[in-house]
Amino acid sequence: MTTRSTTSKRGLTILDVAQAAGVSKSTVSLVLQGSPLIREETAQRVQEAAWRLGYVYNRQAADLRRRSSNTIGVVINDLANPFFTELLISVERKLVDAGYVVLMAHTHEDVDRQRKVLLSMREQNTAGLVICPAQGTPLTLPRDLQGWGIPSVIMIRPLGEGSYDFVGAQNSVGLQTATQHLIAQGHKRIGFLGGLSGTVYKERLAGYSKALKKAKIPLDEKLIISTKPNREGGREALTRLLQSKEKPTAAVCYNDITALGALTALGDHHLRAGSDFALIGFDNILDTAQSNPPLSTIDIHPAMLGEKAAGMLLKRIETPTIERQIFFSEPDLLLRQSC
Amino acid sequence: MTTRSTTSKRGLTILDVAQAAGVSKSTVSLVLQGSPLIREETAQRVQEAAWRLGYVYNRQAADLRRRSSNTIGVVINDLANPFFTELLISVERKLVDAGYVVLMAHTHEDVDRQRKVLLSMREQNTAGLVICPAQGTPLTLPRDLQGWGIPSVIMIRPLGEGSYDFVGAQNSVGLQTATQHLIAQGHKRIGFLGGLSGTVYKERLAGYSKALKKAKIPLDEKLIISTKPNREGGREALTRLLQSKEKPTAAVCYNDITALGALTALGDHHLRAGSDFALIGFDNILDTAQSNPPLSTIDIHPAMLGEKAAGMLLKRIETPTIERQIFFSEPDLLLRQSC
DNA sequence: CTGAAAGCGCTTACAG
DNA sequence: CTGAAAGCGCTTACAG
Repeated sequence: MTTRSTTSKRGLTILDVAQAAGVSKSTVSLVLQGSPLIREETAQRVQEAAWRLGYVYNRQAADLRRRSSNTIGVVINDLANPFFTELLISVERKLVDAGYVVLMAHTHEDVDRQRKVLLSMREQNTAGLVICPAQGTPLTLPRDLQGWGIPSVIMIRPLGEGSYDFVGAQNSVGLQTATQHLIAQGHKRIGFLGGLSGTVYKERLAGYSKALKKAKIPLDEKLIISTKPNREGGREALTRLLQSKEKPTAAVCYNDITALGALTALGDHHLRAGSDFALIGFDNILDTAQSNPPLSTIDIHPAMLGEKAAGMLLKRIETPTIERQIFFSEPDLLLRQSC
Repeated sequence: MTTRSTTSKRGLTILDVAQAAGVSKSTVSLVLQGSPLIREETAQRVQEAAWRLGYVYNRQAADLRRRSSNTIGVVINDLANPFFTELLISVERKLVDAGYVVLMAHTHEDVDRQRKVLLSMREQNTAGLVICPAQGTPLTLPRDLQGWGIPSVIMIRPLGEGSYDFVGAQNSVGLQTATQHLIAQGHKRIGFLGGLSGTVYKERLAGYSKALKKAKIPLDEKLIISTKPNREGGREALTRLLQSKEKPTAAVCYNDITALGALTALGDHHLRAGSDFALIGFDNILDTAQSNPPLSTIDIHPAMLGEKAAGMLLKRIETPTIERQIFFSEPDLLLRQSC
């Protein structure tokens, strides 16, 4: 974190370096790019001069000239949910390690905001895009992005039938596994907490239904409580369920933060997950390992999903013509203390 | 999210637009910048042509020419802590609303990674920087950034005595308030959970000591458990304390996630915060409103801090010569159920 | 291995 | 109000 000259001049160009090193502009450019065309000795002299002068490479200019870009846009729907933060973290890490710098935008599930940031990233000429679409994103998005010529991968929420790179989870399988586990433990009245709409919601709900059907347990609509998929929603959902006549003895959840909220509701009623009620979450966010009590959940490996998405994008940038890439992470039942 | 031409050509320039609209290049440029020099009627014709062609403004080129930039770098130390995520969210929102696009980097408390991303952002020629320094960041950082000529604001963790814009919290006051509240409730043995080192740690610990001293309660080193400031750390810290001979009846925490971990430890021992033990966190992250039980905490208004930091940076960019800006958020005791 | 020259897509005085 | 010209800081053939 030290520069030779404390007040390094913006405005120093390769021409200045060239002069100082006694070579031509092009030679400096080649050296800066690590070209093997330049003699080692010369390269050293140039590097040294650049350092001494406090020269700063101007990537804007280079990118303009080469018609390239080393930025990648990452747009995320909801960072209040640690699941998406974990995704962001692993995407960012992989992209930075690959030499990119990431343009990040948070949409707050706001489609209009999303539209704006995408437009803005387009003007920035990003080399690629990884996006967790906001709820209600038009299904034309993947096609639009392709029209723009920007390599993209969509995460978590599928966007219709088009041919676009995608990374997600086996939602139905995951929730089926969770529900079956509770059934195997002897539970008959099992709630489904949280979530409002969207493909992911439908898939997860389908997994729940399927497990019940297989066990010949009739599906009771009153056990499905639809709320926003966050802590408040989970708390509210379970509270409602606990006040109903035929209380359930267990519940699966749309996602982990909903389950975390449900834990709070249990506490409100002086109940404890594990001994008094069985609860299973979905995602396996880091927080669940240290919740009160630690939450059993369906692990869809958030960090791995992010890395996968970044990897796909890098491949797509490298070879734009490769065929469609899709990945669904396999859910693993992770037993802790809440069931 | 629709473009007129589905496969919009990168490679369309203002020259193409000029031709299509029957005006000169400069006129198009002026229109694109919303200059009042151009007749409304002409402007419309140009806009229409740009839209029809699927023209995309090339900000790289514009920025190069004007020697400007519309990106701002945001570098964050630890997104696994929701406090910093909330900071990031509000910083990002304010910057995007001001017309910038944000280059985001996560350092994982890794000083070396931080050095690299800062170098990279410098090459990108960012208009400014807001940074939550990684633990162990050299105190020369603010001076280096000034040397680079990049307007910057430092968040949360002060970096020595230099003259740099800063946004943080009144750490000592906050922890003193929390501790005093517990004392007022009759607690005599009060633990201090989590945290390892750093200025912030020292300040918070000082607030705790001060409150004890004021109440003439001797400080017992055995009640100060130093661990990583995260959930595991908090759980471990309180577990250790609960196994000691003279158990405390209450504890304050380095931060909220530590407190959340402590809640888990309490659960492990079939204890409940509020009735069996009094616990107060620090930060007021969103999660604490729905923890089990909801956590009393010191509210330092995370979202407001982020907005403040972004606001400072915008001002600094606008007027580089204004004098030093500093802000410390006033901590408010927020009583919920954990004490 | 090195140098002179053109050009990436814009903006900005400067004339008209 | 509009057009011709120079230039932002690089890269990339192309000669030598």
